[in-house]
Amino acid sequence: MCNKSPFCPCSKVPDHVILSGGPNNRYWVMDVEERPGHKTLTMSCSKSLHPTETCLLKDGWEMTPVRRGDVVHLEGCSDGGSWLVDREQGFLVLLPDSLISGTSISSSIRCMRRAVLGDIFDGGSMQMLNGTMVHEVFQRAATAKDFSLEKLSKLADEALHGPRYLGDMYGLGVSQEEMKQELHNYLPSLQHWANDNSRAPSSCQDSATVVTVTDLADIEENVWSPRFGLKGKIDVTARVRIQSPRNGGHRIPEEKIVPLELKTGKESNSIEHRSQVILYTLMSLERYNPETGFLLYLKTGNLHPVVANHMDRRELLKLRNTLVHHVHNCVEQEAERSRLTRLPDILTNRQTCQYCPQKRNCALYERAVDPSSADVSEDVVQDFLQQETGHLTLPHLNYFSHWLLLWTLQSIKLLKYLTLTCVSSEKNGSCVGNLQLSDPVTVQSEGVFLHRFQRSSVASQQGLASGDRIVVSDQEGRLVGLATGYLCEVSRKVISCTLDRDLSKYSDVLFRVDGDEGVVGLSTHLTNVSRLMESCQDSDRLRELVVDLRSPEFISNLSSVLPREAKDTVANILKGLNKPQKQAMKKVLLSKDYTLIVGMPGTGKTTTICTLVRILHACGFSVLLTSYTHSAVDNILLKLKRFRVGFLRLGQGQKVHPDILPYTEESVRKNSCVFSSKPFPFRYLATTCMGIKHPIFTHRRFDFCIVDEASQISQPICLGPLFYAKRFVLVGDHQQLPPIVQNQEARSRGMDESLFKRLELHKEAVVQLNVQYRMNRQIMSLSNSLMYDGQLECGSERTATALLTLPFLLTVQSELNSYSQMQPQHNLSWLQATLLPSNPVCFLDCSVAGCKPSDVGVIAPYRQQLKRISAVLQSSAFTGVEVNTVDRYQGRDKSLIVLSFVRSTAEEGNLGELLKDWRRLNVAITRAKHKLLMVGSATTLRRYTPVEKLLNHLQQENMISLRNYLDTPKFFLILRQIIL
DNA sequence: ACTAGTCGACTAGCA
Repeated sequence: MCNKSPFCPCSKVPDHVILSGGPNNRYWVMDVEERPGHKTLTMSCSKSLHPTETCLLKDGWEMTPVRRGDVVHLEGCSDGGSWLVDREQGFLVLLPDSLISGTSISSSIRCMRRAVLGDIFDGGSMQMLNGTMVHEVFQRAATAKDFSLEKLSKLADEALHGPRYLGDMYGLGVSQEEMKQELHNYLPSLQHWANDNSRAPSSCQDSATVVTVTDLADIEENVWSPRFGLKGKIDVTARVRIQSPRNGGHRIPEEKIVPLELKTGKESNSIEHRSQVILYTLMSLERYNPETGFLLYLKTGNLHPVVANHMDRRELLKLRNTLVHHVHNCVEQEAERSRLTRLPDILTNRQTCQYCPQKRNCALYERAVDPSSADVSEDVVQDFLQQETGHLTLPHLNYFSHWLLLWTLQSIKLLKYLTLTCVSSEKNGSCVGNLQLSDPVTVQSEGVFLHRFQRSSVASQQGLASGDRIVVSDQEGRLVGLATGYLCEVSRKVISCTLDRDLSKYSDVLFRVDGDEGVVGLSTHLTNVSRLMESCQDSDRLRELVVDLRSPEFISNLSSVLPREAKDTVANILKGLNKPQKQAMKKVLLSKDYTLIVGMPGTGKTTTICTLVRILHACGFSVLLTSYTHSAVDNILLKLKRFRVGFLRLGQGQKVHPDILPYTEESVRKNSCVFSSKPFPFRYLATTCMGIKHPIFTHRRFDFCIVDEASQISQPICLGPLFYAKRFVLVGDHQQLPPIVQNQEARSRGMDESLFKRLELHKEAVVQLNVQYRMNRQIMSLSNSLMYDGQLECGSERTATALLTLPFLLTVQSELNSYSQMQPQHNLSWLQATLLPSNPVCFLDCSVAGCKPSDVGVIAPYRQQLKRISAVLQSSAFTGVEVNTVDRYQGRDKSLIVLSFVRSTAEEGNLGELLKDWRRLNVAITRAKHKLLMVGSATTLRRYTPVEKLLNHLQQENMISLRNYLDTPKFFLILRQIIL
């Protein structure tokens, strides 16, 4: 019986799942049979699901939450296709391609719920800075092989003054001097340990084993183990000599490579610490097969050996399986609707929970996701829930669970699958294999190593491009995740990239490079929603506005906000603005909570924002300027930098516009020490919405926060910067594109509602910029009839009447005439009509000559179509013609736009979602300043309501029939011939 | 039924 569920064994194994037998086996679970005390899996390691094998789980393994449709990895041995995993032998690794970090697993020993929450929300406190810095000093001393006090103290100073931790210290409110004292406490014991380690005895009291560290093989080695589904970074990989009296009478020392885990805290030798080491030995099994790992407590310099037996590994892998199960099954179906699942139970151990960084999320989840359980829970739990969430109302809790569910739905597809065989993924194009290091590795800057690889086999095509994030592994899959970095250059023979580690010691290894899609920073966004629920002044206020939709308030008189001395300056600045723009400025100044500025197409949003910042500057207000994308932020800054408004741009240098680079943190710091001088000198800060993770924000508050393109940002992300300002201004246009949401259910349940749209119901907070300087009258009228109900106006007669200038029009027309006479079978009258500048809107029912290519833009809704069009336009005459999607054209314009609608389907064909969106169509038709050519099949397009409305608005003379030139690439071929 | 952009990762520590 097939219920069409993805877990149904008769449904197909999804394409992205890779199955295999052998040592790196991957089995697809087809059936799970449960009996008291044991569980039997029916499974197959072949995509055809034939032949099948079985696996018997017992002695506790039967509790593994494995289901039909899961992928599992098996360790141990099978007897003719039947596996046994029990107390003594075998391991089962559930969903092995989901790599779980060693620290997550060891933290789940005490509280599984916390470990799962840690996967959803950012946790952690800033109190860990000291630990991180001591680690850094140790690791750098080890790299330099110099543990003298002098060296250590120099390294400590470098860490204290280097850019990496300054921000953190600033955030913690710790001075460099305080931090220095803290750090220096550790230096003598580091030195002591290094001098002494030749005779550092193991602390195993029952044996006289002596362990000597002879050399450090690696520092911060990154290990991904798809065999055990583990990942981690090993502090130190050390060569040790182990002298054990049990090796008979001769004490032949044993040479081993082992992981060393450094601890700066108490010498607890706790189960958590030991578990971490056991997991590290397990994940490095394939690298150097260690049996033992070590804990090194830096405070005392003591070294504790941790020997892992089968039982320890077994129990830790069981924990891992439970954890991975919860992480993967966070959503369940109930009557065709998804909902969040229950988490592992609350611990309610007062001592443990008191310091838990997930305290609030733990309580929120319980109350918001499964409120019924709260009534029956014990008093301790009730008290805890009351304490953490007592200040919240039902709508608040609903808002939290709503966005938690939507984000989870959206992220389900993004689960990362590691592919083990290069061949299979090279087909998908996200991998290049058989690479050899061809040149010496060069150091570009600290921690950035430039590598060049030679490709031994020349692949026909690859999906990797320069700038992509990558992971480097060995070809066999033994050393997975050796380094990560960015691709610089890809050619048929050579690949160069910058990596976070120097791989020169692996000179004999054959490498592979995989594209790293990464798991997108889901946690940052949900942390914003969680933070909105916090009981504190900033969150309480924002929650009231965003969740309760309290009406925004305004003061009545400008004089109280406008300083007397600023009046003239402000009046001067205002001179350059039109009426609605002036109104917008006034509204913002009068606002006590927020203002929404609707910027219709071409109405000068950037100028308006730039002017707004200048006015706020003149009035002495501080401003945080953000948008979702780097380019949107820089767009405004490029305008703003002409005026004397000193701002700081936060963000990675690579992503920032070259002209804005002098304003970045890094450049500014070169001249002065920004963070040590308090108060923070910059009153104007610009960054992306995600940039608010920067430690500056732990202290800094602004008078205003401006968010550009706010109608394209999803609520959890848009909330981020708003925590840091007393008032905010959202700029956008909900009639243009909304946030993109892939998941159909998430979209239908409102995930594409931006904060801009949500708050728009408060009309008193809205100002509309409706005077536009982009489109001529005819083009504008399309959008007016489609979306704006006639509200959009031309800013000047010049704008309204501007036409395309085609200097060679006459020549081309006469050439066309003679061409038609010579080849009368080609009727080119359509082209003649299309070319006429006096015909600014043409729909070519399934030309353009002599104007500058950079004035021409080609737009299509689909990427695939763009690829084909670009291929046809591969001629020098077309270089400079920008071919792009509707989505990417938002916010910009061209003199002439050729818009291809692509679709031409038979009667019953599937329509697709993209063209059903009014807002996408609106953006597409409002990019052209002087002429808009649309190409498409009118018959097909009438099936899309928005396009139908557009077609109905077009006059007869706008419609030109292209009888013989039905498909678009062919149309462009003709276009090319004419232009050349 | 296919549109984009963001992001260092993992770990530090405590009870």
